Amino acid sequence: MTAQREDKADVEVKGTQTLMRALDIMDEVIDGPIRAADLARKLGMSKTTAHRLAQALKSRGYLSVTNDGFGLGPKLLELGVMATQQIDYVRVARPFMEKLSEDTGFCVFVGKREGDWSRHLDRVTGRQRLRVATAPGDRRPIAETGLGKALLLDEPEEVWEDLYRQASGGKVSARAMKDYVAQMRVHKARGYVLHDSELGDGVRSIAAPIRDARRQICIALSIASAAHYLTDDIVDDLVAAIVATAGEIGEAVGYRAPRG
Amino acid sequence: MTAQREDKADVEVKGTQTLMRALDIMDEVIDGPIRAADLARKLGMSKTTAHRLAQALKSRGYLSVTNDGFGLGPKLLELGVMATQQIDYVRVARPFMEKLSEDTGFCVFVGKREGDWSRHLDRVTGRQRLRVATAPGDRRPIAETGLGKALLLDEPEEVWEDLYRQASGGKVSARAMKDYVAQMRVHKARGYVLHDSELGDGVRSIAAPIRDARRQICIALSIASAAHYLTDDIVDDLVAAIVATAGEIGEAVGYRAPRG
DNA sequence: GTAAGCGTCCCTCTAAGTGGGGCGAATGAA
DNA sequence: TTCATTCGCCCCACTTAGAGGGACGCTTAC
Repeated sequence: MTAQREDKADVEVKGTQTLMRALDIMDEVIDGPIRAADLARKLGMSKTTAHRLAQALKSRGYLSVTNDGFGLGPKLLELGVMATQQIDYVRVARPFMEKLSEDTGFCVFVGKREGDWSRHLDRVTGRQRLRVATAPGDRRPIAETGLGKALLLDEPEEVWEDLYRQASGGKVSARAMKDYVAQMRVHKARGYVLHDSELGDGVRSIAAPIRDARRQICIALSIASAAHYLTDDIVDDLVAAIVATAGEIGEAVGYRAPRG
Repeated sequence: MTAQREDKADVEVKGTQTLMRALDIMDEVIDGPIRAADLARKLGMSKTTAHRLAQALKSRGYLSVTNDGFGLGPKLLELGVMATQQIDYVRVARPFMEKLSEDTGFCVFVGKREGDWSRHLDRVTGRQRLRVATAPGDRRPIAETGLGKALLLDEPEEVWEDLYRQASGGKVSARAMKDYVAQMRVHKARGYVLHDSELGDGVRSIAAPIRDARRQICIALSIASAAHYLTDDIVDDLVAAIVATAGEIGEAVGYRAPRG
């Protein structure tokens, strides 16, 4: 338990100056075409070096030459598609989940939508003695859990109604339905879900959707705990932490906020 | 024996061994997760080097660690999305078009679909004195040109019918419609279009669709010339050349053939 | 006209990067 | 269990990869 252990991969790898500089160039070009001379200035390298690295990247298809300097290259299209197919979002999310659990002490979940169900895919248990029993692999009606609701935020209201009716066993009073939809509207506007279990088990959860490169909700993140722990006075801080973490995971899987 | 100069960007850039080796690693990982030791063996570098480079790529998000070794990393999702937005397919296609024109002597076009129209976007003039007048920027009813037909190959037959009717001014005999759809079916099965202009100007064209990373037809490639040049005895060779070039461009913009 | 900016090339020198070697931890066979 | 193999990871001495100064030709702006 060394306190100075780096939990991330932030540990600078020695002996890769050339590679790192080349990747720095990629990071500049991602914002739009840029000239070799500007690259040299921005990154603090000689223009010879910037030129050589950019040419090398171009020769491999990572960059292309446009009228405005170097731009992203076709190889990235190929890599992007393959990455979409191969990358496991849950694996990407795990380190973020661990940090969130470490920071808050709560149990953190991720899950995805499976038709009318929400499937819990991974969990990082927190430091509390009282634990929510939901385990990876568990499936619950999607309209019934905080995680599930977060996965539904982009759906039209009719879908909310259908799934709520379904989760409730078919018959719902007009009043209950109206309340449910109104609540969902609030969740959608806020961008996160605050959910008190209707099963009377005193479980409360906070959930936020994670968006992928297409800005679609692909998975959702949540913390769940006994309402006894998850008290009103700390909810605001937790919401902020969860929304922030969900945003970070989104960025890690390619989400870019509108307008850049 | 360097008989000819390299006309492509194949010119080895000197002074980038580290970068090139790192990109070699990316090329291995693209086929699926691979262990550091296997990378060293496959690429003929010491395991130290393979390990260091892979770690460096991981620290930048280009690779991630899975149970089966190194896999593609989340950074590629981000780069892939940005590349999709920024890359101009026509620019990617140009060098291939130039080579095709050089090899065949014919005039080569690319174009994309704009609703019910096909827009010619770029052209490489061939060596022939008689030139098809179509210029970049020209717009034609999509069902009426070889290029346009190639862009429609993935559409359902009802769309073919609608657009053919539209291009013909609204009224078409049942016989003509049937022939048109039958022809389109043949084109679709073959994967390319052989088109004789119905305007009586003696223009013949061969066109093939180019598919992007999502396997959707994004642009199309064609050669067009006077039927006097584009004779039956050379059509087969030209078709092969065009289909091959269209495939190469597709790969350059991220298309991967099904099944890998 | 001049000047400033660009991309490209060559050459020298040094420190970046290579690879040999070693260590501990898994994994699997005996 | 023990032993053998192979993995990831680390250290360090040698050398060559690559950084950067400088020059040249070209284009654009003034």
